[in-house]
Amino acid sequence: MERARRHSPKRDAILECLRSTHEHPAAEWVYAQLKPMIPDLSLATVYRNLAQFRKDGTVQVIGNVDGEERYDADLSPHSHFICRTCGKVADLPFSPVDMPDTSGVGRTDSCSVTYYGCCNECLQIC
Amino acid sequence: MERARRHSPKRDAILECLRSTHEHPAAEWVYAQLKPMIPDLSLATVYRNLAQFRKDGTVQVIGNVDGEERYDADLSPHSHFICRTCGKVADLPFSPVDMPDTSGVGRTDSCSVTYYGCCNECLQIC
DNA sequence: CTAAGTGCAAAATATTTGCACGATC
DNA sequence: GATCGTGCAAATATTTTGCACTTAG
Repeated sequence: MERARRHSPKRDAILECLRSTHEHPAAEWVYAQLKPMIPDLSLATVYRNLAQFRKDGTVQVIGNVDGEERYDADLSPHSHFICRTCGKVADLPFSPVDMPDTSGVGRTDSCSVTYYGCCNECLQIC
Repeated sequence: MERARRHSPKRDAILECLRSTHEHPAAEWVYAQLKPMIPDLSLATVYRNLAQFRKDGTVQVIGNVDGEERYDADLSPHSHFICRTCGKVADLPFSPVDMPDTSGVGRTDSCSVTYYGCCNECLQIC
């Protein structure tokens, strides 16, 4: 019951935007990046496509930073560092974790390791 | 420059509510729990106090599940399991992770390990 | 008395959705 | 030409805030 996915330049642009950045951006950031090149792009289209990418696993969601969902098209195993001050998300090499026995609560399909702190730029300012 | 913290029955009730549950609840849940006992409680008060607890480290935030911030008054080191289907958050024993060298990106002050999957209740239904 | 706490309603934010139209296959 | 994709605006949903009033110390 797989719905046909049609070709759409805007969808391609949104995915390409995510794949070519290390910003781990929010929907609004993607929109702001593409809007100058695609003047008739709508923010709703960005949201709709991000939701679809998320659903079929094309991109992953890092989490909600300062009220905004942040996306990552890099699906290789790695961890993230999130700056509590400015909200920047940076990649870190994968941190291996022992998968605990989760049979008591449910079936685990993924695991995320996230480090929080203050990034070097913010350390200089504060 | 520590601001004086006055005593308030409502604040106590909110914290006590968080400390006496394993629900890892959202603001709305805390409000719904307390409202019958404290009829003149306002949702804004719950939000205000949760924000304050969060700021002074009295409680931690697990993350945003289905658009709602989830809180945990258990500050001991442990991990969480989040059900993608129903949003339930369960405790797991602490998973030790090697702290990677984060000097390239910033100074890390905490680390969270979260497992995602489908809880046993939802597995039975789906 | 002074500053903090609160209710209420309005505001601010982020995201989703209904609908009509345009694009793709 | 049937269905998917999109713009636009309106609707949701969550969280924050301004203001007047109350309360603790």
